[in-house]
Amino acid sequence: MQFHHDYATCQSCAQRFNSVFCKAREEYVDAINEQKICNTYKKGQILFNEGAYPFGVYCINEGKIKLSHQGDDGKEQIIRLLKSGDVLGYRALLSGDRYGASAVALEDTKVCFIPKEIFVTVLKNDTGLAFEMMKLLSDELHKAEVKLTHLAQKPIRERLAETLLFIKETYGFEEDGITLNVRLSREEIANLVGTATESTIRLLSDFKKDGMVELDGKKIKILQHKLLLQTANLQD
Amino acid sequence: MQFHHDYATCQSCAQRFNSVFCKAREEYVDAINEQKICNTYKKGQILFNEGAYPFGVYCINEGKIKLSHQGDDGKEQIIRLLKSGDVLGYRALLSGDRYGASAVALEDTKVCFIPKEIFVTVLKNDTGLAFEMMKLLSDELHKAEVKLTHLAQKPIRERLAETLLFIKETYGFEEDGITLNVRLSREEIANLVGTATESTIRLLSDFKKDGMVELDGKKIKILQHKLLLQTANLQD
DNA sequence: CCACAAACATGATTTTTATCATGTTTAATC
DNA sequence: GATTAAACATGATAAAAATCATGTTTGTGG
Repeated sequence: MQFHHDYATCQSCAQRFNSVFCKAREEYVDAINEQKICNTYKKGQILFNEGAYPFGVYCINEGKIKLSHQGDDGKEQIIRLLKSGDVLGYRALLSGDRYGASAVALEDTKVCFIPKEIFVTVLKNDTGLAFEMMKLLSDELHKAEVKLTHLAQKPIRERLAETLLFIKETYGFEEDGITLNVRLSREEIANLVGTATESTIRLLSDFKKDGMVELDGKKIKILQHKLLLQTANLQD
Repeated sequence: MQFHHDYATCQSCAQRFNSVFCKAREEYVDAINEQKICNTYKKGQILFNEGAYPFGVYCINEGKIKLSHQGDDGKEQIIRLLKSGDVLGYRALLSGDRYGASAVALEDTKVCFIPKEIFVTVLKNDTGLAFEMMKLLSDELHKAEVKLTHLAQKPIRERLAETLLFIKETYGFEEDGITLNVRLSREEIANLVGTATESTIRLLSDFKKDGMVELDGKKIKILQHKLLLQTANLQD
């Protein structure tokens, strides 16, 4: 366990209006603030494990987290990438279920834990939050269904291009405006695309040859955004 | 458009306690009952189309419906199978989005349409319903994420076995206790599995040779449930 | 009952993708 | 800064799956 310390208050949190709690009533934000437990996770540390029971939800103050599902043969499938302002752990809580996926920090990450009881109480009393929650769930469901279709119908080349664009959408670029603002291993990218690591490495090399990306270790620079969109068979 | 007629009332509906409305308060069930519009759809008829705007949700009184997503090349991907008591159309409504999928009747189906306004009003005022809704969304999200992982990691043979078991879970058997209680074309099964129609046909033949299933036109009989579970690489 | 289209079936072939094998580079640790 | 494991890279091969081709069956409307 880590040393507990607060990132100021929920009321003044930089992510307050950037999260699902954006429309929560002041009094409830106060209530959550009093019960929250702040924590820091180092890169690679686990927030929770698939199969464990949820005791609350986690709100990311700063950092990046991957949510991954374990396939029957133990192979990782990354199902979501999370960033500052994102909340995680709500799916299992609302289903009354165990966690369906594990959460691992992709870099040093500041997180606030909101205990189940207060979260549910606020959800019961604040219609605005409940609707935001339903919207969040609906959006995630939609994304999952679209991904499902692409996984079933698109070749790997297109899926990789799409994944690179998805990473860009999620984490954006560094100051230079072209380097993806996250470091993922080739294996992690493969587990996001749903393919073998070697295939991902090979195709990234192809993309480089085609001048679409530049590779520098784990740094990936997007050189030809339009061409990548085209390769993914998507319209902007 | 079809002739409008009521299937008795929501209060006395056979599906009332079998749906997401199971915990809705009596007064709200009354309110929904007054606004609902009942309808019958013939096999193959479309309830709504991907890309259209939602004006309410649909509640199935009796029948079967497929929800399918159109891939970029026009190929159908079936993302959900729905039965009596199931509600559809809520995802887009809660996202504030257009429909992400089309709904088509798999057989003659009786459906009640609940206009957006009354649905949202009830959802705002009935915490029990709101929580049931969140649970439904969470459960669907979980299913989608598991399916995603299997689609990415399992070979087609396992996915087909899994799909047959899924169909059985959803629609059950006919009176004989072994025939799947729905008629799907090979193409539809393929679009559920996420594969080519020919591959599905071939593997169904294999399953027949292995004595796992019996095929009689669109009738599929499950002969060896255990073996099918094993083929799907699942534990019961 | 016949005509005809759609669905089903199966073999042959090609394409896609995973796996295996083997180096090379990179990065972490002492 | 040498050691060593992990990650990256790439070629060769095998396996999986899609596509193409061609019949056959089934079901439907006249």
